[in-house]
Amino acid sequence: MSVLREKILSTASELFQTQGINSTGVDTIVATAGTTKMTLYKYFSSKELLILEVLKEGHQDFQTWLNDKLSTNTKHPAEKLQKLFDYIEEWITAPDFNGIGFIKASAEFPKEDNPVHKLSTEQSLQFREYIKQLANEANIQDTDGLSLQLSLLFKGAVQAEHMQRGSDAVKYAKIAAKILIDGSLTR
Amino acid sequence: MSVLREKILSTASELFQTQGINSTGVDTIVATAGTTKMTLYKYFSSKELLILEVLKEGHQDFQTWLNDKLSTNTKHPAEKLQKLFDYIEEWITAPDFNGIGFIKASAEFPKEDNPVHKLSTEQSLQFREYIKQLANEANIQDTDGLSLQLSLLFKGAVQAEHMQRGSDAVKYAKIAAKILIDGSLTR
DNA sequence: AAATTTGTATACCGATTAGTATAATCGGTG
DNA sequence: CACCGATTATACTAATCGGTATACAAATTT
Repeated sequence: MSVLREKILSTASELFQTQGINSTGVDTIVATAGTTKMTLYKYFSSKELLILEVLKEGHQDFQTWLNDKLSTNTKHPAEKLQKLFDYIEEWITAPDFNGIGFIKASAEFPKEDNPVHKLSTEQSLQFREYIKQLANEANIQDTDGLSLQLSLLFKGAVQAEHMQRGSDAVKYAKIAAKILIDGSLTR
Repeated sequence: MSVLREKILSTASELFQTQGINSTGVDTIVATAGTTKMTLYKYFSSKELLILEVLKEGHQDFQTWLNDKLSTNTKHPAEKLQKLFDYIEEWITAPDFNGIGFIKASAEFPKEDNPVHKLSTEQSLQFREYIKQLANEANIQDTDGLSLQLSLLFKGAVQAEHMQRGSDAVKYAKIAAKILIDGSLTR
């Protein structure tokens, strides 16, 4: 892959997070990335397509990182579920944390038929499905309910952290998650 | 108050929710409200000020409605906390539910020094403070923690409902809230 | 009846937007 | 050296943005 393409992607990702997607023009992106519009439109045929690519890359990075952490540091299924929010906290509180793309994107593109909104919804469901799979392997009964509740805590924590960096949101989300998980396990 | 001013406010509120704030031009607002730009700028000196007014009205409507519901239908402090998410569910699942302003606004205006972002953060903290007050009257020990956790569930539920109307998000948020509340009470 | 307020209609401004056209320039490779 | 793909630089378009200026119509007040 081209190094310029990657540079444009990472630059756009950071600008979208710090300035907003709609508020970030392609001129700003290319100027920050140190290239020109012609090059950008060579790799991405439109701004919407660039947004979609940024979302895809960001989501894949997060999912891959999380899955690697869980599969290398835990062995039992129940343990994975327990450590899920430990790694979520580690991801969110990292200094270079640049938000969760699909949460911001769905807010900026509220129309349900919009491609960006549709991808955001898809990624959100995909993440919940991932949690549900962990819950399933840990022999939880109501995997639908628990995975939804944990994804709510996750969304809320990301939202809170976005509003105010360095809040205790993730810490207390982790505590709440443990309570909900333990409640689903022992019953 | 002028009827036109109210009409502009309600129209803008609905458009901001369905189309996004940055994506909604003042021309669209006045055309939908059935008036002209001159009138809009007579009541609101700028679009940013209009956004702030929309946020203020929306937040006050929600807080007033919620507080009225709690103060008329419950008597004991602990009961209020228990019924909190029942009314939140009623509010969110209402057919004319048009989102929670400060959640969307903070996503569209990420810069911390932006007036819209600052008001959003303030309203979010205010809502959490309201929950904390309920928890305090109900003799909860860790009121900071519980109020934060409940506000996370609230934000997550609103976010989920926004992504997909008619999901079970609020229902399971309510269940999770009861578990967390009961856990804080009995300990 | 005159004056004042309130709102409409329309045209305009400068800035910014996404996207394109064209020509010049660069670092290799044959 | 000549060629070539990749990149840059710059200028441009058509549309949209927030906001303003001007003129006019209607209704209310004095």
